[in-house]
Amino acid sequence: MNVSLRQLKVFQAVARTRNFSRAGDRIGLTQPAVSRCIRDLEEELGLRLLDRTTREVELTEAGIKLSGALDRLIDELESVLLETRASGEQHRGKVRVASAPTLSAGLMPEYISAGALRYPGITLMMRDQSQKQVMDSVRSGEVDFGLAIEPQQTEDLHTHRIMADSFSLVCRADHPLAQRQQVPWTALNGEKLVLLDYSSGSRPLIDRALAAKRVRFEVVQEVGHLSTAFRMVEVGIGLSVVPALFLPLPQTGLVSRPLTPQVRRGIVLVRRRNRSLSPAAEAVWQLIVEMAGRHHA
Amino acid sequence: MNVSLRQLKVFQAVARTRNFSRAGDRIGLTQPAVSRCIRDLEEELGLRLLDRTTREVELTEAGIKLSGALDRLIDELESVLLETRASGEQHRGKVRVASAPTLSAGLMPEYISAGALRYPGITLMMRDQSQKQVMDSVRSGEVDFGLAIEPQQTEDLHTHRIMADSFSLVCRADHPLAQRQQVPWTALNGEKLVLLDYSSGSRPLIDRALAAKRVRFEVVQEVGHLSTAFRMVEVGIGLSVVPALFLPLPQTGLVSRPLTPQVRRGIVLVRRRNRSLSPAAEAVWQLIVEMAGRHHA
DNA sequence: CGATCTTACGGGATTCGTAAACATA
DNA sequence: TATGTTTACGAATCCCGTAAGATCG
Repeated sequence: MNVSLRQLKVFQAVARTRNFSRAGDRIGLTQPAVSRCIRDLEEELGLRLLDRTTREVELTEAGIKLSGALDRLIDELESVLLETRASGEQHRGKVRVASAPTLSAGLMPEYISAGALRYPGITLMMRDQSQKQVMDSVRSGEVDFGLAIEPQQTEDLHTHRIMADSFSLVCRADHPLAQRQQVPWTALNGEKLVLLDYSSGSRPLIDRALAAKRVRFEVVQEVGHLSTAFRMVEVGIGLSVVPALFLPLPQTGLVSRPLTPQVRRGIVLVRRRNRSLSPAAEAVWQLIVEMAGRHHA
Repeated sequence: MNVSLRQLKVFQAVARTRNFSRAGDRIGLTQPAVSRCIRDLEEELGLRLLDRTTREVELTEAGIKLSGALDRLIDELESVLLETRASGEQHRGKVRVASAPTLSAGLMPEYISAGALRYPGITLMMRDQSQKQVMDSVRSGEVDFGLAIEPQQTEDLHTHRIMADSFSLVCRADHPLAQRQQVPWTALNGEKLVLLDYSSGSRPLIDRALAAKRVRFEVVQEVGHLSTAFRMVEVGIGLSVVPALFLPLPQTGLVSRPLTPQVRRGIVLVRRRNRSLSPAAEAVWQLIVEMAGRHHA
């Protein structure tokens, strides 16, 4: 059976107006086009739907039945299509974003508030997770996309760098290095360090930076949270290296000094390769890209 | 919005098979055609419905929603169309036929039984009415068509003559005219007649026949039913003129003799002008035409 | 490298609109 | 006669299939 939607719409228009010409006007066709359309439809169905003289158009029994059914079906179909289209145009729905610790506190808040402002229809749910968990959440599709530290191997994920962060030394104000405006990585030679553990995306970068400078150092503690590290620095266990994004320090008695030369910590949006985002998620993604670009251009 | 039914069907096929080529096979299109079809649909809706790599096809969020809704809607739409088409091909439903008295008894029974035999799906309802009522029932659309005596003026109705009947004289076996094999109309000169009243379609024909022959006669009774007339003839009130269709006489003591020259009483099927019949009614109409033609050819 | 989607392009079918013919009240 | 449908025909559009190109695993 090869009935087209247009044929049905034309028939519906004629059924409503009881007039070929006016039906044509309504749907933007000439009257002869309507005539042929109806004729073809009737031929396809093998029966007469309309009794027509030059003066009036009347529905046959079958026409009445069909028209009634079509009224509902076509309306329903159109509303489904409109809804689908609207879901692309209007930005609505839930968007789930996973983000790594530093970023959850350092970046996401402003993105969330900006998102709520720009897209009132979007509910932006953040999942504060470890770097690894962020990747897994993205992979499994539990979240629409993630915000994380640039990983070494992209694998099956697609990443988009939105900005770069650098690292700072954190030490007690009475530490000798606190005297300098900025501190070279080599100055950490022989120091005891309190660093983030490997669930963090930054840790590999710090390791690489120190290794590159041939810095000998001792990791005296590996912690999961920076605030823990700060307490340890405060009591004199060692020094710490933290992403600049985490500054300024809320604690007193500690100071931060930029480490030179800058080691850039890439911050990326991450999503599944070859998978498109929902329109709402795409909108939020774009918003973040845009804000990050403006902020750290 | 200009989405075609085919586009939706193609999308549905792809959603089911998760594969452009197999979807194409299923609906008789080549794979590139499917590709363009999907592309156009996505463009029309302004969003992506399928995430496709060269290895796999996956539905997007919007695609899942649309596919679900379409499953039901398209199935429903197709079944409506199939049903409509079937109502034309298979003969089903109720057919209402009004028929004038003589014909209700003389013709309709065999039509009804033949109809039931040929079209088991059709319920044929007969309405036994007076000639005038038959016309009115047809006009108002209360019945699909009627079986009646050919009227003088066709007016807004369309008639189709299926056979012609003649008239016979009915008298007591001891009446002088009973001696003849056939009786000329002129032999009725001076006789007392018991005739059908003007609710009958035959009465005007009888009047005309008698008037044409300049026959002087006296209508002593006008009755609504022929059986009443027969009773009157039986008791000697007068003679009667009846359609040959009503013969043979169930009563004893009465004889019938053809009146010559034959006055043809047209028997017609009658329907509304410029209105088509339902397929079932059309089938019954055709069956009657066919049977009448065979019978009285 | 193989399977699969996309793009390019020529041909054919569909369908539109204009104009004329036809029918009914 | 006026209104409104059908038919005829030329033209534009749409859409399909073949073939070549691109991409992912």
